[in-house]
Amino acid sequence: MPELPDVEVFKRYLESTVLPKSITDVEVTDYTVLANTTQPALQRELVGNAFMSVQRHGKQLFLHTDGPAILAMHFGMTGKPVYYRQPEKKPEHPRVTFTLEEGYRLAFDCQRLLGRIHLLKDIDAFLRTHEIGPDALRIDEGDFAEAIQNSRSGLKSLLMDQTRIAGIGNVYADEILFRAHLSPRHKAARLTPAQTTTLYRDMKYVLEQAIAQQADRNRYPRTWLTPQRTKKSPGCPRGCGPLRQGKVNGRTTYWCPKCQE
DNA sequence: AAAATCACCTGTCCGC
DNA sequence: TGCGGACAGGTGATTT
Repeated sequence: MPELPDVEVFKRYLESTVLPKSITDVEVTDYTVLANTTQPALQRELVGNAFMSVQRHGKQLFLHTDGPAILAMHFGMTGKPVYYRQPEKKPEHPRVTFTLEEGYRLAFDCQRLLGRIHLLKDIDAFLRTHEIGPDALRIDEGDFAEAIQNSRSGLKSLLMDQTRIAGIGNVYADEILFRAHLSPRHKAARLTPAQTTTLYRDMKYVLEQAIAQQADRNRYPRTWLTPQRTKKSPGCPRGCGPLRQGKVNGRTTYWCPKCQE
């Protein structure tokens, strides 16, 4: 679930809570989420420093400290940051908990253990080694068009390929393609320049609007596709009739067979 | 080279 | 009531 809009909301949440608070302890309750680090390393690199800024790239969040260490969070499907002070506000699945000054805490909460935490010093090197492409909200139209032309895959696969465009997941790929009137399996390289421009603008529009709604799917307009995903008989918001549902790239996909060419 | 498949995980929901 | 199975959805490895 945490795709680009969700992670952007997490970023703003952290900016308004943990900045600039110093770290006094790090507790690890499940080592599964530690990707390239250990509890002693987190302690050594973070305790005594403060969180100073937050940066997002795709679905990845980077917390800068006033030391050399940068903490990278990826939330998998069910992860979220939780900031709290009262013990009764502790979330259900805290895997790593940072104790901050004045008794505040930041928990990396992750029900399904698919999230990961990295400790690093150089974001560019991290993005290179993990082959994470340009962020979907910062890629310019020329680079986007190039990615489209160089691709041999279908549109949905391309939009979800983090090495080529970072940040879009299953739900927003469908929403973007619906808005653009394009079918998920349509070959990317077959788009006309005009269609490419439309898709680029629709991608930005959907992501920006989702962020403006705090990535809260209950707040999305009835004209969007996403609210139909949870319905028993999903129908095209444009009134074309029932939506089609199937697997594209192994992921549950909704699209309108009438208005998505 | 792209797409399909499985594995990783847990909680929820559906049907028998 | 209870239990098995499908499903949710991001990613990475493996197979087709």
